[in-house]
Amino acid sequence: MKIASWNVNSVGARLPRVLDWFRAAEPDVCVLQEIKCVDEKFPAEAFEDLGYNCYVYGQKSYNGVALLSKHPAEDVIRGLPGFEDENSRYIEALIVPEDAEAVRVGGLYLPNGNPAPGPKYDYKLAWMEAFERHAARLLEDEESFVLAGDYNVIPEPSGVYAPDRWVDDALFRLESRQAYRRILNHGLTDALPHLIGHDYYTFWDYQRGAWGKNNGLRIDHLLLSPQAADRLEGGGVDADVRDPEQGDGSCKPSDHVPVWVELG
DNA sequence: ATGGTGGAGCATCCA
Repeated sequence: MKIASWNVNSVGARLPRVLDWFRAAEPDVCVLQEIKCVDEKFPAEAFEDLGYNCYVYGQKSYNGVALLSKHPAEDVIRGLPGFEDENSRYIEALIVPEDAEAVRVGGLYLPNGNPAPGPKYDYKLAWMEAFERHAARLLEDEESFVLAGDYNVIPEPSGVYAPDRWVDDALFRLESRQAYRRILNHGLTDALPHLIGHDYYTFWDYQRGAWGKNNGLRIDHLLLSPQAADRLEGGGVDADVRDPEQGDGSCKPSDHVPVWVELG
């Protein structure tokens, strides 16, 4: 079962490229971040035509997440449990395929947190605390789950092209990295570094020719429960979709690329 | 030190 995550930076503006990738990659489940539309504006029919059930937690202009699944989902949760959030940043569902074991999938768009320090950074750290509590709560069930999304955290220096320039940024500040480490320390597996090492990026800024210079960041992650990690068979980063030359020119690429794992 | 890009939606805010 293939489970993917992609920050699409507006599903409306990105639709042709997003659908191209779905047709090629054929994920069983994919969580999307920054859809930037309300539920009613989500292009559900386009995904339903490809065989997906759509579960959406939208928001006007900013944020917004969705979970798309070829298999019907149960227990759909919108919003991070136990956290009062004015933004749409979390969606979770239990996926029960006919031909594979069940897996719970959480899709998250963690706050950026800049400028730091300040109220936006405080919000990021509070969000991470609530997320850690939720992950710990899920671990008590001893079931397979994947928490995937745009974490907006660079876990370590290998995740950024010039670490010394990012030490004061909310994505790389010590408190952010410590909070991410605390989440992992509950017993979760950061799937892609485990599989393919640390030498990859998932985001390239639109500015300053970042893509051409490979000035990237590793900020999109898939964290697995022990039961899901036991089923881990593969995974990857579809970096080619970041290439502005790819596609028919009808829209520009997202600044993030899809990340995915294969569970047996 | 500044500005460089992109999306939403129409003046800026956010990333």
